[in-house]
Amino acid sequence: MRRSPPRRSHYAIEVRPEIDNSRVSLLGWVHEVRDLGGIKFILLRDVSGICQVTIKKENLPTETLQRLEDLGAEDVVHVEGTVKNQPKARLGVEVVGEKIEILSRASRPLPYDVTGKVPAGLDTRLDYRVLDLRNPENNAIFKIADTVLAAAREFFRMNNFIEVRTPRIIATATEGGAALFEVKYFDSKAYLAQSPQLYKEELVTVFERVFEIGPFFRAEESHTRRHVSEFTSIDIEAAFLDLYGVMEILEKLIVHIHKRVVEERKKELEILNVDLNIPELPFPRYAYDDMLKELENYGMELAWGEDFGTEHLRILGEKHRGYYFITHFPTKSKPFYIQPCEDNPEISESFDLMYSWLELASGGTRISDRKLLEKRLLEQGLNVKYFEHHLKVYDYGMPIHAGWGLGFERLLMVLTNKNNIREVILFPRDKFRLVP
RNA sequence: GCCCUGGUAGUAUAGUCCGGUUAGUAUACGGGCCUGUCGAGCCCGGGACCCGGGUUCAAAUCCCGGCCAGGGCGCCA
Repeated sequence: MRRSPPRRSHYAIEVRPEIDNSRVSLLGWVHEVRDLGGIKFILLRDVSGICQVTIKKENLPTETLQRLEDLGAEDVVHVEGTVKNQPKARLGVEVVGEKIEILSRASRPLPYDVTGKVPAGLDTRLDYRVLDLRNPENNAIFKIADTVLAAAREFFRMNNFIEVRTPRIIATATEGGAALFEVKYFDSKAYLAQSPQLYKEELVTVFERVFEIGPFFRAEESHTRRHVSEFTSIDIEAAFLDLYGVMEILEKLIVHIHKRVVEERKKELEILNVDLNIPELPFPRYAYDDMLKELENYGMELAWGEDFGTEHLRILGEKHRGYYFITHFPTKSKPFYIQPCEDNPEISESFDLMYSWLELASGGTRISDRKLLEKRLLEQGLNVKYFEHHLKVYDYGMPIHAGWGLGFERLLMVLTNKNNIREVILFPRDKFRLVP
């Protein structure tokens, strides 16, 4: 028979002056121990936060004290004691320990300092990621991430979107361009999806408005702070809307997410030292052509039709702080499924959502005419044959539609003020990291 | 893939230019003292020069190659 686990009466954060003199039962990890000889202070950490447990020699039997002699960081403990208001404690309140049980011991020395007193490099931290995540600051990032995902789903449902799931294992490249990971698929070759693009377009003919939040894969040789091999995309596609309709949805989503994070993650924002403001609607919109002129004013020439390089975006980001859209990119710089403008097919009904110099989202009106789509496939040098299944759908009644894909982790970088995307991914994957 | 910079105890660093003491410090860890710590303090202890080759009387230090890391570019979200 296994002994039943001890019961928790309160979380660490609930140890507050209001419950002075209450008996509590706490479960958690030893964050720090400060042993003064006759008195010992334990910082007990659980998912909610940290509280102080005070152990007085005079209060406890020798046997218990002996077992506590080598109590160390990250040991799992069960503490029973009484809450006491205590002006001498920084938090104003502490738990005077009466019974302490060590449920699991951590090895020592630990490979990484969870309290953050000695800084560790990102590479070391990621090697011991589970320990790293116990640091309150790193922990806060992922509590905010949880709120972002919940807020996004809430927003989409309020706006009549249906959550869908499309395949991660695909037969051919959806967009050309980005490099794909090849996987063995029984006796043939398959690829990991880099985007839900074609599937979500097909699904608007059924559900009208769909969204998907999920991982996608790019086998790029990227070596930057904002690229990884596996990332999360928040994607939507909506029938009977054009680029302006989905831009409006996007900016409202961003505002909704900000509101929820500010409401629900005050403590985490404080820990991260982030002063998050709710952006004003609508976000500024600039055409590609206007941005070219702006760059010229800074003495940076860029041939019409070329996409912005990082140096261009950094210049634009200097001037445009916060969120803004760039619209109407040259058709040739965009994927085949983007709708060219009727009055000038050289430019497209496309947009990017930027935050300063960082690209957060990309979208636009999609082509809904099969003939035009086939023409664009050919122009981009793609083989129409591979898209037969997709093209058929256009014969069954394809409404005008538009959509976008938003880089979840990039948004999280903005919200948490982190400058390396690896900071905001639990277990990041890039060309140089496949474990843990 | 290309370019720049780096690799020293568990962690983070000094020393490297200009080759030569016992490779310094902080923190973590072990031992001791300590009844109000909250970056606790004080004393003691063990613990390191990425790998391979070369130059030299002598290499952490200089040279070459490799591997790894940080950043930038390209590509992209």
